[in-house]
Amino acid sequence: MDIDTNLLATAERLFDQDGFHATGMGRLVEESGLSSRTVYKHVGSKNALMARVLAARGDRFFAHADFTSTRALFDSVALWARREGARGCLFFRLRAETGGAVPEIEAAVAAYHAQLHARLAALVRQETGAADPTLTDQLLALFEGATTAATYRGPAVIEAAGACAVHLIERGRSS
Amino acid sequence: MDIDTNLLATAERLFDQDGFHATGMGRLVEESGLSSRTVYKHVGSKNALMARVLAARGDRFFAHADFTSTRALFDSVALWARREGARGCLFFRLRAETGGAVPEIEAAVAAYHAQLHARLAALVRQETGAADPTLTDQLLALFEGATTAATYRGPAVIEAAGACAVHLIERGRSS
DNA sequence: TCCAATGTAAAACGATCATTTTACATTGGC
DNA sequence: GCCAATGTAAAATGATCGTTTTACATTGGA
Repeated sequence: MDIDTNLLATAERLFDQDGFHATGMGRLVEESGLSSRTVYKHVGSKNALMARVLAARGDRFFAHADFTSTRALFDSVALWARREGARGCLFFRLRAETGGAVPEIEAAVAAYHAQLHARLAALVRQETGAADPTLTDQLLALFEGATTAATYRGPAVIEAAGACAVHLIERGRSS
Repeated sequence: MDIDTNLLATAERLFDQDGFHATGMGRLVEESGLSSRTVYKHVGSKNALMARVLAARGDRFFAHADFTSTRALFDSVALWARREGARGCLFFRLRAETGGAVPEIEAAVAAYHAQLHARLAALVRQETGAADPTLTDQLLALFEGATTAATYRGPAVIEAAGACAVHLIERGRSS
């Protein structure tokens, strides 16, 4: 595996499991099997690394998530949570850890939020035939809430939220 | 104002605005106008302080939130967000910052989640006449999601989620 | 009045951490 | 065959931070 890919994957795993502050660069050096010099030559800084981790995470998530229908979306999210564990949205968590003070991370989070909202808006348009900002916000809330609540109630919450979302969409279609 | 009350309130404000790690104890010493010796005599440690902040936060939130009806609940949450700002659930954020490694904080978060879930379950029972775990999870997801999404979409999301919740409850009542 | 509690002011401690530097080894392309 | 790039190993740097300690002032009640 490529060094950069290896570093990105290791960092994502550590940040996701233990958090940004709890994961020191020394830990990344150990687990990657590289020297600290090489690590820094590749990632630049911890902040830059985290921004790249978030970008990669977003790409991976949007590649996995199935936005062809509301049901497919929540099913794919439930599958993701079961495979990767439900520890809450990594974007939100890492943002909380840095208190909004790191511009690179704010940018990565904003990009993710923009894409998430746009995809949900498109899903609403596709399923109901018209744009509906309120319905989009409701799907967004269900999505975010399912992700968050699943951290302490388990992945079943995602299915419950999905059923709610499907019902909402069906209701929006007939209007 | 009492020293303890003052410290708790100042700490909650700082932790909420800037985060746990970004807020050093020196900052709390400055803003409280006390000496570090006195601060530590009162709060014990930063971890213990944070656990007490969370307990107080929970008390304050449940004293403010109106669980008499679904509509009243989301309206009161929207009002809270407008008054205090929407930076996401403090329990979730502080938990993310500590990576689950601080027992005192895990306990405070678990207590909050248990109470939140119990109150929502009771609300469902009261409004529909019967317990409904799935409906309770859906309300929970809408609540958590509204809180989270409001951080980047504004408090309007909370109203949209509230409308969705009210609709869900009405549908549950007629079944 | 006196003492014990409680406070201030400020330096010191000890640990952690991100990051850099020094010295040296390996290696692949011209 | 050589050199420039790229890697390792490990110590050093410099800053931050939670927490403690030292020395001293204030004060309220028995």
